Amino acid sequence: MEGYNFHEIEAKWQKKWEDEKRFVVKNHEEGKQNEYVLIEFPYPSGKGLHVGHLRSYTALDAVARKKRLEGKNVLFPMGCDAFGLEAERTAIREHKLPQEIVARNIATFKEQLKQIGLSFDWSREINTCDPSYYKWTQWLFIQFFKHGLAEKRETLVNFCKNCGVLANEEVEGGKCCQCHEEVIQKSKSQWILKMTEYADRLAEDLKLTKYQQHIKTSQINWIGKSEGVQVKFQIKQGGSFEIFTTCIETIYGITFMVLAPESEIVKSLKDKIENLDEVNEYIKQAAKKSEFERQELVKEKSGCLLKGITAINPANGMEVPVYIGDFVLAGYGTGAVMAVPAHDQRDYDFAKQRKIPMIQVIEGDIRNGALEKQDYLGTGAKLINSGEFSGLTVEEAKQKITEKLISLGVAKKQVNFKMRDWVFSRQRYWGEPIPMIYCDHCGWVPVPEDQLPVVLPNVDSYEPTKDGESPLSAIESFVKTTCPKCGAPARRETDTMPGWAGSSWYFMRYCDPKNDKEFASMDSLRAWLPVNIYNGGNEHTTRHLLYARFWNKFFYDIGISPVLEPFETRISQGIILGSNGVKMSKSLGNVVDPREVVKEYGADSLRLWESFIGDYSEMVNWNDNGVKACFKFLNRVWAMQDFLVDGDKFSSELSYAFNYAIKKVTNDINDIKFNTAVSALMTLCNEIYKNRKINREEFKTLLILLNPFAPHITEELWEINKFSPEFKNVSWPNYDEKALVKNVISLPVQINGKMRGTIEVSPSAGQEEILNLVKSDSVISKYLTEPIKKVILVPNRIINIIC
RNA sequence: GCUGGUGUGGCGGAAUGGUAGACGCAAGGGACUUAAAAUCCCUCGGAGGCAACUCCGUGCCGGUUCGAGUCCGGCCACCAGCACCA
Repeated sequence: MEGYNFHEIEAKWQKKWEDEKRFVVKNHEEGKQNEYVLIEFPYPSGKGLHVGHLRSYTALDAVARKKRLEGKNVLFPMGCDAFGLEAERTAIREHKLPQEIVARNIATFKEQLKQIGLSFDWSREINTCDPSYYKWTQWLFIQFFKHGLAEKRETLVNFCKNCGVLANEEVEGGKCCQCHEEVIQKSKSQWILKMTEYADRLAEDLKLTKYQQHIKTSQINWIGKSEGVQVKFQIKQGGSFEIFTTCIETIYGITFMVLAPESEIVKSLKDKIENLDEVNEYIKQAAKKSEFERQELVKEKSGCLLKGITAINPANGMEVPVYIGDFVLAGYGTGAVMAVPAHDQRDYDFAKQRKIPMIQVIEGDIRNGALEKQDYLGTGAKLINSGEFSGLTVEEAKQKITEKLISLGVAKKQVNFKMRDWVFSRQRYWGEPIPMIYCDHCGWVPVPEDQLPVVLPNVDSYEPTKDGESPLSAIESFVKTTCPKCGAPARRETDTMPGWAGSSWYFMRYCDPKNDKEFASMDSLRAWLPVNIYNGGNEHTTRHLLYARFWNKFFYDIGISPVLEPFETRISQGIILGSNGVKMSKSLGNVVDPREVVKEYGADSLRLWESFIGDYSEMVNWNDNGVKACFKFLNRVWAMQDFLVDGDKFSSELSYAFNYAIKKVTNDINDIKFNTAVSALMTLCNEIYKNRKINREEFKTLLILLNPFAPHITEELWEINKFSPEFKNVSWPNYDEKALVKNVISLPVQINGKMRGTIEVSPSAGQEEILNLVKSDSVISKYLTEPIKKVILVPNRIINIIC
């Protein structure tokens, strides 16, 4: 027997799979059920992949390979999300064009992936920055526009001096999530997608999916639905404004109101405010503050009284002062709040600071702080100091007060969402141009479909501009055009789309990647959607998942997607840290390059260790010795050929071990428990070594079970031992439940709940028989005392004797 | 602060409420070898004991149960996400 020469074997099989197009899949395959296995496509960064990145690829490759062996027609595609800031920033740093950087990175990425023998269908590869792809991203944007879900709106936006305008979702702790620069607020006319119109359904339809509960919860929290009442307050000096509250029962406790400094209401009150200079100064300061600073001041809530302005509480006619304060957000609710210091801690702090009186309206103790809704809801607490509503429970009052205000015509029930509309414009070069044209006569007009894509022009200078305008705006030849409607001279939109655009629908394009008539045909989408198993990073379980679900839901509404929810299940991998427990990074010198590992131990050993390293969803530390251990294991499998004997069914010696392994590996792969699947294979291998003998049928079974994790060595062993049929035609083994029943089991015995030993017994033995065996066991019996009060026998598991 | 998650040997980790530590790493001992590597065998949670064996042990404190790593209540620590959401 020759040694295990993984270099030769792996190169041979990778070439063979590619030559015979083993993993290229058709949308329809006679007699086969379709299965869609998807991994988030990456942005291929210039640093190349490290072993941590491969975890999800090797894991889902195992899933895909197993499903193929089970006779499924499996779509397992891969592509690149190449638009976005990272490519642009690398390009700027290296003084190259993003186009060049991306092409170079993709080549490295593919080379690395191909070395480990992943079974992607590369014929369906896509790339979001390819015009043949973003043509359809643009087309889809136009559908949003045509259905009134995209519009240009003046909004306060997060502005980063390096990266331009950011979506709320891209601001992390008041800083830019890309470059960590402080984010400031700026007013700008932006394209937005009205995602809030789908907020309710995005939360509601989670019940159609099988996501893990924590993923559903994080989506629901992000959407942040709250039901309440919107109430109109008259300003004594003229005018009015509206507030939103979820605690209408506390309306008699209002002692002041607070408006967001940026709100329109404040502007409209300008000529009535007596301390206008002071107010203007406050507004100026607030605008300069980043969200981060605002939050830093959490203990010291800032605000400024609007002198000469009072609001009238519609419930009791009481006049209260009005403040502006930057803890009130213009972007949420109506940008104005009613303040009830007795029942809201934030208002309580604000009132204490400024010696504003409090009115307690719900019974309880407010000496040490506000009695908030979480304190009184559901406790049966009653209202006080609330006019005709005093004496009602909170729950009754909520309803009665709402009814009264509605009948007075000053209120309506309202549902608010924390989730905001999606700011979809970027003043950046490296993105899909937004396919819109502005005409002085016709307003915004979409680029006609037959003129798509609006190609991103090649330019010499694409750096972000200092004033925050798109670099494209400086290119006259791009900007100047004519109106598609009236033919008059017109100007193109120069903003581009955010990085999230192309990734919001890529999983649909895989179904029909070459289609130049449609973004994807309904037939192909019906064939594959919903994605059966979708794997991605934890960091994407809110944003990306929500965006993709939103796009799909809209597509469903306009009849271009066949499903309400695009992803059936969602799983995410834990990251692999360096061996020192810190995130792998070049500067820390703890990066492990898969190419080095492959060179030393081979792709199969690497793949096996990626699966065995630990629980898939947990964070783990890399350990070089693990690869060595897996290499050792594969060598043991290879050397097993020495034990090979004839035989076309499981031998009595190994029947139990094999049936158990089949069951365990099958279930564990289904349950995303790759580490225990591999350990079951190792256990099986140990059993075979103890037996010193393995027949052909048994060896074949072992190879099939191991194949999803170590595809090269298993196909090679299959071939050199001339097993039949050809490996590509074999099917996943079934186990025999009957073979898992043992004649004699070792039954644990507890006396008074303490483990005292085991007895050998038939699984069908009754209580009497077992008790007699226990009594005759010299070790266990000495713990027994008469009388026996109670016996708990769990057949096949345990007996507990109470005496 | 809120939400979610996690806490088990020297390490990575196993355990449908039923023998805690599967599988593997590291370590120690042995066999083979001139030697090393590779391979194979043995030991390997802690304390005590010559031994048979005994007691303790899954972050901490309680509870439910014949029986708790697992369920419940209350803490502590760490990780991640969110950030004044009215």
